Amino acid sequence: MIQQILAAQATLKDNGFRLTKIRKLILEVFFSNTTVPISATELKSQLFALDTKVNKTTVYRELEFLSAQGIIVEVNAGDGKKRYELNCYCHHHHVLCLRCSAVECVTIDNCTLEEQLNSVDLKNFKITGHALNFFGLCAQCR
Amino acid sequence: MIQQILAAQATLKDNGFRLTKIRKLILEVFFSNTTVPISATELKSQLFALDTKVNKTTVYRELEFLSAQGIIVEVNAGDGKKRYELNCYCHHHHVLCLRCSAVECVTIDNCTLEEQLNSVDLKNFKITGHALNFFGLCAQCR
DNA sequence: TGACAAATGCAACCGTGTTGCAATATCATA
DNA sequence: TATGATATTGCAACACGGTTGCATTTGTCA
Repeated sequence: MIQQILAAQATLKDNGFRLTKIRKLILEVFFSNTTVPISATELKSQLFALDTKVNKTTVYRELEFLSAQGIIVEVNAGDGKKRYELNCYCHHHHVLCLRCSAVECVTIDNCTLEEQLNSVDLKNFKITGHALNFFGLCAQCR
Repeated sequence: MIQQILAAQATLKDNGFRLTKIRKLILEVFFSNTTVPISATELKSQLFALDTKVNKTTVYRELEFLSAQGIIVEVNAGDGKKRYELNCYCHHHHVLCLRCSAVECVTIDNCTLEEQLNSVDLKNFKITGHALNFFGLCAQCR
């Protein structure tokens, strides 16, 4: 983990961007939590818990920035707000708790979704991606 | 179609609800368009196009009402806003245009998603449903 | 027709997200 | 180490989808 976060920091510097205190903290949050996509509001809270008060504009801009750099990816979990997770370059899906809005990643072994698409009438859309979200109650709320 | 809309109206009356001008128009909009989920804003526009100016609060409340009555269902199309479509009692998915936000329904023949779930680690969630959304460019925007 | 409850409109509000602009902090270079 | 260019940040104001409380209107049934 530690070498990965250093690699990400080096990449940013190499591309002419700065390693501010806030940016480093945000990287730490994402790299220390690799299984749960978080929203802007949640990130703001986590930074506050780390004794760092950050303006919401900065949070939104930083999420967009890290996303553009390919370090994190935007995730649609079906709860109407943008969420982000560390870019793991692996295909997976998400499960959302309808009561507390907790989100986790799930992996479907031998997922045949892509193949099934070949036989589907996609209304002449040019498909660039898909999102599969499961809904229900998490371990705490069930 | 005409007998279905009359049946829906009868059901509402039987349950003690009123058939107002607005409610009847909204039913017409949904029953005359059975393949595209629409948002509150879009419904408001369609009503306006039918020479009926409706307050947005009424639109939101009516959508929630018809949803609670099981006449329409809430649909998550992945664009961050609630959409609704006629309740067709059949399992299907949706495709969203990333440029113009158009949404259409798609059906996967012999969808094995449900069966695949048996072998998936769902993090101890109790699953009640799922949403599969495809993203891309529609016929007009591609 | 009248009365009661359902439905509506209005205004004000909330949460998420965005934009313009001024102030600040980072970092390469001198 | 000091400095200057500019990347980053904060602030205020806004946009948009959605909700709530309350007063008014409307549909229905006796």
